[in-house]
Amino acid sequence: MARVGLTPERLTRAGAEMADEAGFDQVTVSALARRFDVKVASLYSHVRNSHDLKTRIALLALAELADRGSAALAGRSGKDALTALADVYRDYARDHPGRYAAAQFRLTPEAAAASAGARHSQMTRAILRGYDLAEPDQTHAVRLLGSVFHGYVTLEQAGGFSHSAPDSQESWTRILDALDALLRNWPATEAG
Amino acid sequence: MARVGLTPERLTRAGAEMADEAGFDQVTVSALARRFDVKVASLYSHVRNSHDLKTRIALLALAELADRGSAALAGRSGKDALTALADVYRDYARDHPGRYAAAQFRLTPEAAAASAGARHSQMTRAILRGYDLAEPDQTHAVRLLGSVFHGYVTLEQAGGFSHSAPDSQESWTRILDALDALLRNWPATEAG
DNA sequence: GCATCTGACTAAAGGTATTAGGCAAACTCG
DNA sequence: CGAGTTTGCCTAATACCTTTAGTCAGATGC
Repeated sequence: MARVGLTPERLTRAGAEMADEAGFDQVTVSALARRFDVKVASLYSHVRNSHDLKTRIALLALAELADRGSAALAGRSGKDALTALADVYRDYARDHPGRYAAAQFRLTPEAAAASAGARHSQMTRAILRGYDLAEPDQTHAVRLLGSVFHGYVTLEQAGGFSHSAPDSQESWTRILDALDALLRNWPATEAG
Repeated sequence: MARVGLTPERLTRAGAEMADEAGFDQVTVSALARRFDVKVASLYSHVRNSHDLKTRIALLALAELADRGSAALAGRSGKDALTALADVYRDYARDHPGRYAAAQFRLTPEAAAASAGARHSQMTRAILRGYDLAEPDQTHAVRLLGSVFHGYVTLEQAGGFSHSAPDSQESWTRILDALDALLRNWPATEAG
């Protein structure tokens, strides 16, 4: 009965590592118990249930991603900032696929409110300070950028762009060029 | 021992319905057996295993989506086609959230090759015939559009755009306007 | 009608999630 | 420091879900 020193934080970190190694869907209470060489039931003192564990991993990933984003944005503006933030998402997904998948975990409204989600949209909005967009176009642009970042990274992770020319890095660069051009020249609302 | 008349197709369709009703992750061999009032083991004559079942549902969803896309693109071009295809994805995700989630199921390379995946990229490429883009920019644009469609719909489904102004429909419309403008005025490669 | 095939069944083993209750290690405080 | 309390990990038990093996009867083909 030697105490191993489990804590919600250690379990969450270990779960995140497991996710990166084997996939987020392989993260289970049982597997985590095995990793600590502890009986399954023991984890339930630290984590409410399986869903709670996954939520914690998701929140960890969202926070890490926001931290990296903040760091990358510091001192940059305009296209430089756009590229920096975009690369943060892409690199994170590449380096930590399980955590990135975890960040997509459907959160309850309460968990979402307590998450770093707001920081993410704020970062995207910060990029737009380098462009001349008033509301509501700024919000539209925030949503567009979020969609492209998330969509591209997801499709790339799913293997959608491999095995075909041109390579993904080139598309990524050109897409960011194109978004920069679009933001600099955002179209006026069309006449109905 | 009355024969119920199970077939892989019926199981797949029922699984897709279950996904829309309760979520793709609630689709299990057991639940499906209950739905047909049949013992669990009976399903294994028609479906290799749980993964196979999910793959079939994913393939069904991808095919349905491609069918709707084809129908929507018929007789349209330019921005009209762009909007039509984009709406197909968004509407499908809204009407069949479980199937849309299934379409994201990670396929093995063989399953992916046999899927309607190629039709999807061909449809996007067809849209670009209305714009003046030569390779490799056309491929970059295909990837951009795929990212936006998928990314936006996913974020919207996750509730990312609810509870905040402007409403999602308005952003969607303006984002499609913006993409149209971008495609009509695709930036030349920047000088290195 | 008979032989065959096949679809659904029983049985069984193994994995995951979760709860209840027990015991000992670690903390707390006089 | 030692008594009392808290807390962490344990055993035990229940309930699903998945998957395989082997059986039997209903459907099919000649």
